[in-house]
Amino acid sequence: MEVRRSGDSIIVKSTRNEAESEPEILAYLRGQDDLSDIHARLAEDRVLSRGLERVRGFRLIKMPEWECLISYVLATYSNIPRIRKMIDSISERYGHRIAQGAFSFPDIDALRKASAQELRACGLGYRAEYVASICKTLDAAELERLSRLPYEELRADLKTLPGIGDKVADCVSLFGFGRVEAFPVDVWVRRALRRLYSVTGSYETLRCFAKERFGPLAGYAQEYLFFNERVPAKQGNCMFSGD
DNA sequence: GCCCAGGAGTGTG
DNA sequence: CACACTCATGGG
Repeated sequence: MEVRRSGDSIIVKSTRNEAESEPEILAYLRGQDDLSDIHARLAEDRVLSRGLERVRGFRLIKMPEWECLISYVLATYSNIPRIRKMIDSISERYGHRIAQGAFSFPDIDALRKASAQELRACGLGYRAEYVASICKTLDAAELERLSRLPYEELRADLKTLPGIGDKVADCVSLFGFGRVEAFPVDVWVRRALRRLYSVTGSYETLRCFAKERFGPLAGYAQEYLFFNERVPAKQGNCMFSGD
């Protein structure tokens, strides 16, 4: 096991052989969440209760708000290897070195100094304009104001920023601002809802379904549904549809 | 070379 | 509101 700090969260990684199909990150540690209580509540859901054993110990990550916001803007219409590369690239250029070959994520003021053209050179593509624009209209005071808003107002305000739509607004609300009631819907969650709950429809439709079904723990339900759908389960070790 | 990615913005029916 | 199209580029 390898433990490292990332902002105010602690990430626990597996150092076992890569051959296993287990996820690289075993657990997201966020001390204040009572996992036994969360699992007990989610176990009331007939579908989730079947898969809770598989996600024992999983905690939602609490990323720094700013790092989370930009990271998810970069993640739009991209893939994991490239997202990692984009983040590494802007960190090297605009962050500060925290160890040999390791750079911090650039803060707002540092990133604001970069032009859209320079950001494009980091491989951000059309996302460069989004990041540059967000840097202009956002500062520490605004982030502080956002952090005090209730979830619905927070996601609405986030959505006014360029490059932030429904999905990114919910990811930032959940992983950055720690709003556990947020329920980001991506292709995997959409797939899980159709397969396990026979629910389809618009983003708003699925979001409302989750709000009613999972309430204030929708974020944890989302993470478990996502993992269950994304990572192939061994036979007899996943959630099954139907009752 | 070809296809598409953990979406968002814009325009149209 | 529901689609369709475009966005810029690297990775599989």
